[in-house]
Amino acid sequence: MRYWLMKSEPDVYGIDDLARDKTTHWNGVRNYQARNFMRDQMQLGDKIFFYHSNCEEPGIVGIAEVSKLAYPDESQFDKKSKYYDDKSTPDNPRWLNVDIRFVKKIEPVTLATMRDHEPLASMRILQRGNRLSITPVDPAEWKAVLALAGE
DNA sequence: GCCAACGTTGGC
DNA sequence: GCCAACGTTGGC
Repeated sequence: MRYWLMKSEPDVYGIDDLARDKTTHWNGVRNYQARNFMRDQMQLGDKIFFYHSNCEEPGIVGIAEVSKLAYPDESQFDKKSKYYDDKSTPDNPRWLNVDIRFVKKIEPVTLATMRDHEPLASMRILQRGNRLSITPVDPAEWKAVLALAGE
């Protein structure tokens, strides 16, 4: 089992939306590296840090898990969607998504807190210029963040 | 709203 | 295949 961090803008889809929906399609990923993580590495039950980005207080606010393996992202075929991709066909879909299931909210661990915490110095999310919306988290980092959240 | 960092596109 | 131009991300 692996650990991941997935970013979402709370104004678009936040942890409270997931808490309400219980499960959601993680669609709209249009970056090959992030897609490949879903396609090649994500397993059922993998644990996910749900991260709020582009907001007042960026940080990890909850936990989810992979509840369905990668499959074609329907929004790439929807001409009305902002995620529509005219180079993608149902026979040869370019973009995939997984489903994730809500596990719990946690006491937020803010980006500032993580930056101040030496054991997390190597986290992908903290690296300069990191923009990937899905990044692997190693087990030591996972435990360290949970400890900061009082879990 | 600014802007650094990065990914993608497309002309050559 | 190079690389300039452009668009996007996301912290501040």
